Amino acid sequence: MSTLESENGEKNGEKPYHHGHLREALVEAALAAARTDGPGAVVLRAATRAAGVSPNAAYRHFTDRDDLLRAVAARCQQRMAALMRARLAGTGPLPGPDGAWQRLRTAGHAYVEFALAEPGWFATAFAIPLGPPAAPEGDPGLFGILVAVLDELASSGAIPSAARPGAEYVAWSAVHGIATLLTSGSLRGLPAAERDAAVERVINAVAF
Amino acid sequence: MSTLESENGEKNGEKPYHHGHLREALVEAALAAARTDGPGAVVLRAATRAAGVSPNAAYRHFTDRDDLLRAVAARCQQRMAALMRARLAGTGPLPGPDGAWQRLRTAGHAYVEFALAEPGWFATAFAIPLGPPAAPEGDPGLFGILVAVLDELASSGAIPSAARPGAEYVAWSAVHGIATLLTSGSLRGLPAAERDAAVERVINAVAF
DNA sequence: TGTACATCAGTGAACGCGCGTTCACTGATGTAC
DNA sequence: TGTACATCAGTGAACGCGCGTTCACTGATGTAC
Repeated sequence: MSTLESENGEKNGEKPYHHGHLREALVEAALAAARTDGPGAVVLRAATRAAGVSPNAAYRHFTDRDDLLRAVAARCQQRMAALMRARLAGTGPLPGPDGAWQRLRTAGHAYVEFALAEPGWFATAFAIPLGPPAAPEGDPGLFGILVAVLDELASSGAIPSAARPGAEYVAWSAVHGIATLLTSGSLRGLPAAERDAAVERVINAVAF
Repeated sequence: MSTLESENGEKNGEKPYHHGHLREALVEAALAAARTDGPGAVVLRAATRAAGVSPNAAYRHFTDRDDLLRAVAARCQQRMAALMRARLAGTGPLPGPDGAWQRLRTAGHAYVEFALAEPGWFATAFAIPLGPPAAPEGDPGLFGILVAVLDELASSGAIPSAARPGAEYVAWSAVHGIATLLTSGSLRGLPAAERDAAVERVINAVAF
């Protein structure tokens, strides 16, 4: 961060002439709004206000509102993927079928954990279609993580290889479904104990 | 419908003095908007415009915009439940465990069928929290249908009764997840063949 | 080392739009006597 | 059977708001010579 700032001419904490990181500042501001109020709170004028800049300055960096929303949604997906990677890294490399199953469950729990902890970001992550990449190189996105875990499930013999094709849909639907129902669907407001039991039940039921 | 109209003084197709069914007309107008453009298209002024009435006339029937949205969401859920009941009725009463499984699959397919056929209504159905009933008496709502099918699954011995508690979460998450991903999530726009295969795969994977 | 100039990233003001909601009102309905 | 009156369901005009987006512009930056 400080490296980036100096690259753009900022010195001694002085406000740079041309702001320096306006694009980034706008995305951050919109991200903060989306965090509490969801994708509808991604508003061009509000973001420029937060960045201390005139409304149309945004058009130097985004073609229109949707362009900003896409940038914010991509960030939300990246944060989600980062949490999943962190949780997976935290489980250690238990090998074999048992390890593969455990990693699938861990990934699923992390997916729902993110949705419950950051419902605004979760909703925003899927609020607008993103192009294929959605994640920087070598930084597996949401889908990449899921694919890797399922591949391991098959290669370790935890599931027959015939069951591998299409397994993404089964696993993803389960966690996305419970996460959506709990954060913005009919299960919103379920007491924490029941909620956690429901999540556990859903994840345990994932099979192929 | 014609009975209702005559109850309210409409005769010979003449426009009644006080409109007669304004509440209903507003809900219908908003429903039409939501059908194509989702819950955000439920707009008080637009509904009154469509009904040929002044904007504030709406306040005779709804306390505010959310009140209208709730009415529209309830209707969307009712339509969904109606499709599920129709599809269940269409499968005939094959008895025993096999029949119970078949009915669960039928209900799941109907849920996703509705979402794919009417994505605007599907999104609207869950766009705002509804109070407990959500469906007229004796007219089982979405959740009631699911509960009944799962009860049958247990009572017929298709699943051990120990597996019954919480089964709602498993089944509902699966169909809600795939429906959401396909209509407004990352799987939006999946080619029809792949899409149908994914739905099949998800529904087949539902187990307890 | 200095200067001219193209480029870039902002500003300031305004546009048209549509929204939810409130105010004071009027016209039609239905009921009590 | 007729009339007075309370009630109900609308009207018309206006409010304040905030949005996305466009226009013509200016001030700062960096590069060629």
